[in-house]
Amino acid sequence: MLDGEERTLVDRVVREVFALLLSSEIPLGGQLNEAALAARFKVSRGPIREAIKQLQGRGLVIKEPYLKARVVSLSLPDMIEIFQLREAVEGMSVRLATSAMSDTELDEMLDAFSAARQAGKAVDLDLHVRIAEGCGNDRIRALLCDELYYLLRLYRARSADQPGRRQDAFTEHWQILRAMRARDGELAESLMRAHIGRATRSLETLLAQQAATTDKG
Amino acid sequence: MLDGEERTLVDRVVREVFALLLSSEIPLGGQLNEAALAARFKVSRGPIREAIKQLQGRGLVIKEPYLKARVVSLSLPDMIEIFQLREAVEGMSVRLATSAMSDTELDEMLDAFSAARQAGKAVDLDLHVRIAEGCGNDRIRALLCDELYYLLRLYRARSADQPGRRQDAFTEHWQILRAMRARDGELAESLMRAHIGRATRSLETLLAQQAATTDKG
DNA sequence: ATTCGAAAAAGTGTTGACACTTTGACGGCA
DNA sequence: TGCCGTCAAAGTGTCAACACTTTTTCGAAT
Repeated sequence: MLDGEERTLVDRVVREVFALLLSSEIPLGGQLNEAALAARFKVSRGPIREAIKQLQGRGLVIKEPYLKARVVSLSLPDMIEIFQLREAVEGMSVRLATSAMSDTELDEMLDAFSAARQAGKAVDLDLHVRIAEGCGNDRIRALLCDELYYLLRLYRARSADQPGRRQDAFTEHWQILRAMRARDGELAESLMRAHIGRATRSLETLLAQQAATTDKG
Repeated sequence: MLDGEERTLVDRVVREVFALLLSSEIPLGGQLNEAALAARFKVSRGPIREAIKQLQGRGLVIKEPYLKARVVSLSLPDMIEIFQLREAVEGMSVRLATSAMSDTELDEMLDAFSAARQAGKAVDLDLHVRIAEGCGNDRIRALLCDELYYLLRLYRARSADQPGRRQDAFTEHWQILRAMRARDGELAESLMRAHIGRATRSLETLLAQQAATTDKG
C-alpha cells in the first residue's frame, strides 16, 4: 500500500482507481471507461487495461469481452457470500496463526489491541490483517489481505456500521486473542467463526428487512 | 473450458499457456518469455501480457516488475498451503451445498458417482467441482473452480498419485454424499475437512521424508 | 405513430514501435 | 588473479494507431 512500492504505472493506476471507488466517484455497479480513465491519469490505455484485469482478479470488477467493465455491486447477497467465505478462511487463518506466531508477536498484538481499545479506535480489520500475516500460509494471507479485505473496505466506506456491535466486537476479539495466547487453535478457530458468523447473520437480517420493505413499497 | 466460449485472443492464450504447463513443455518454476510466447501463438505481446496477468490472478504465475514471470513451483510446502486453504473452503462449500442443492441434483450426483465407481474411473475432482457449483456461493465456486482446482490439476499432472489412497477416497466421498443426502451440513463439513486433512497429512509426511533424504544426500 | 434496419458513433481488442530496467559480458585497475 | 565500473544485449513497460464489436441514432416503410 506504500507509494514507494509502485515501480510501474499499472500499480499506480490500481491504487488510484481503487481510491475512486472508495470515494464514490465511481459508484458501485458503475462502469469503467478505459479511455476516460486513461485521459484522467495521463497514461495510455495499456496500463489501464492491465489495472482493470488486476482489479478483476481481486473481485472488485466484473467484465465480459467487448462490454464495459462494471464495478462489483456489493449488494447484501454479495456481502453474505463474502462473509461465508471469510468465516471459513479466517477460521483456518487464526488456527494456523495460533501455532505459527511467536510469543513476542502475540504479545505485541495484545498490546496494540489494548492500546487501541483505550483510545477507542476501531481495530477490527487491523487485527484480522495481523492474524492473516502471521498464519504462515501465503495463499491464505493473499486471499484475505489482497482480495477480501479490499472488498470489505469498499463496503464499509458505503454503509454505516452497526452502532451496537462495537462493544461486542471488542469482547469477541479479546476472546480470540486469549485463545491464541493459550495456544488453543481449535478454540480460536471456533471463536473466529462465531465472530464472523454473527456478522453474517446480521447481514441476513438486514436482507430480510430490505426484502420486506421492498415488497410493501 | 469450451473453445466456443473464447471470444478473445487473451482467452485462447490463457488456455494454450495452461496446456503448455500441463504438458511440462514449460516446467514448474520455469520462466515465461513474452516475446517467445507471442511468436509461438502468432499474436502480439499485448494479449500475452494480459493472459499472464490473468494466470497471475489464478495463482499459477508469480511476477515482479521488470522480472520475467515465473511459473509457480508447486513445491510440497506450496501444496500444503493450498490444501490447508482447500480444507477450510471446501468444508464451507459442502456445508452450503447440503442446503442449497435440490434432491434431484443430489441424486444425479450420487448416480454419477456410483457409475464412475463401477467403471473404476477417478472421480475425485469432478465431485468437488459439482459440489462447488451447487453451493450457491459464487465467490466460493470461483475460488475453487477457477483457482485452486487449476493448481491441483497441474500438480497431479506431475506427481503420480498415491496407490493406496484410491479405495479410501471412494469411501470418504461416499460418506460425504450420504451426509449431504441426509441434509446434515455439519457432518458433511467435518467429513470433507477430514477427507482433505488426510491428504494434507500425507503431503506433510512426504515432505518430512524428502527433508530426511535431502539431509543424508 | 411505430417498428425495423442501416449507418454512424462509442468502446473494447490487438498490434508494432519505442522507452526504461535488468542482466551478463567485457575490459581496466588494484 | 580478483574486483569494480561500463556497456551491450535481452526483456519488460508504455504508447499511439488500427481493427473489430457493440450500442445508439436516424430515417424509411408500414
